[in-house]
Amino acid sequence: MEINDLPKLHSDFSVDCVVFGFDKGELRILLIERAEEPFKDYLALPGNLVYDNENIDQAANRVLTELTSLNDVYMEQLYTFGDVNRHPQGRVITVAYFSLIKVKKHTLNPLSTYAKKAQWCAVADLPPLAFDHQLILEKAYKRLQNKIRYQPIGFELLPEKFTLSQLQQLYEVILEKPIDKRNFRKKILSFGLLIELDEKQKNVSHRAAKLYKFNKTRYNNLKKMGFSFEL
Amino acid sequence: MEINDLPKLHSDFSVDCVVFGFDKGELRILLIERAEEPFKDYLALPGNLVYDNENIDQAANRVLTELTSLNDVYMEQLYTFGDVNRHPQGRVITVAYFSLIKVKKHTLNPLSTYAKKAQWCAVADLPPLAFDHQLILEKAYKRLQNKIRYQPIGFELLPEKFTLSQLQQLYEVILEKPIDKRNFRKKILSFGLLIELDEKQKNVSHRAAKLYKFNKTRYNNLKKMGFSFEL
DNA sequence: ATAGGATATTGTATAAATTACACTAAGTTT
DNA sequence: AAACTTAGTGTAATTTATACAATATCCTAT
Repeated sequence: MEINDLPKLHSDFSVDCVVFGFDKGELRILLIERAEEPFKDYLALPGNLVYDNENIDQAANRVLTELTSLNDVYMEQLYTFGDVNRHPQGRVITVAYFSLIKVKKHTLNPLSTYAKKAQWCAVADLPPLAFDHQLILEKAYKRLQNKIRYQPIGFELLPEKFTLSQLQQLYEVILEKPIDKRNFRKKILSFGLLIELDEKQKNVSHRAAKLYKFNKTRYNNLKKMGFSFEL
Repeated sequence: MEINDLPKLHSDFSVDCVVFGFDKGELRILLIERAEEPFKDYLALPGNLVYDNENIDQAANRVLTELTSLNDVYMEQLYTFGDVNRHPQGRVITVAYFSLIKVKKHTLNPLSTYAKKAQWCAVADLPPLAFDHQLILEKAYKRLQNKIRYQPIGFELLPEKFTLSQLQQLYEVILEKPIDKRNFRKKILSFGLLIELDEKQKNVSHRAAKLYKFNKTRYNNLKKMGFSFEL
């Protein structure tokens, strides 16, 4: 595809996506390795310019679709970063998005023009990132830590069917503190938002735990009636 | 000043400010009346284009300074609105800011090129606004309603010295619900963030109430140590 | 088959926070 | 001095949060 085939660009206006996933007991984000200067070989948030004829949300969704096989993903706008010197080659204002996905449900698509490859990286142990992406990530992580306490968004990071221990571990990792098991279960079940399935974990080398599903419909109904989730 | 004397503009990139104030028992916002098309004679949020050589936050501060005699104002970025059709004359992406000011401390500056006049309007009773400013205001109002419950930002809307009844009324107006007087006082005083002054209200035709000041220094210290304000 | 290992599951007592609620005090106006 | 207006105050009942440990189930290894 030639450059002239592409839609006209706003040359100074972009989106970047902070895509969180939860896998192997760790909180991870999706990063690409840059193939070009500036910040060649650095890890960076996936991002792209915003086309003249698309909304910003659409641009962010496009970036995500290019990387993964998108499938009803949680996404919200995070913050806009526009400091004069945030990009070494001129002014680029970027709107950062915050996204939560179920790692297992998505396969990473290979290659794109500007990036070598996309990979899941543990948030706890990251190298320096390109541009001001460290700053963007920090903002996103704080948002996640706050939001998970008063909105049931943790489920977006887990498989459809999960155990209470998995859910608890997710909260512990994100909030970076241990939680009492009995109190956690009591509390989370008290909302009546979990459906207990007639099914158990498989292939574990110990007692298998019951599986649960998040009752999204019920949550949406309760929300309309002023219900508030608060862990 | 000639147009050519102005710094170079990003023609498609602006800021808009939602400036809240509290006066005569009502929550108000600062609006300007547009002097030009589009939306001539409509009320609109104060805003302006972002210069090439200034950060977005600076642009927002500039807009506010042009309107009021700025004086340590609370301001934070709210959200970025960039739908393709939000501006009838072409694509304009705007970063909205959210600001709280003490009405009494600020005098409104007269006139600017594009606006007839700035005025405080009660949020509860507004005419249709220009562009998508209604949407922006709604987002800002929700932010205020949420944030006032877990951050002591209400004080930004009151005079330095205030009574507990004034504070309570502020919360009642913003949260749109009545609050029990005794419980409110117990709770708000329990944080230890209010300094009781040796002074009372003046010129009221009934028993004068004690005046209080918000102890910002103490709040900042406590915050560092993990204290959380929550009403 | 059985013992040992791993995680799942469950309840209670105590402390803390929230809620509901009504009268007296102080100053002003008539 | 009576009437009006807002300020200021405490307690009991309920709800919610916290701290804490033993048994159940299933798998693995011997």
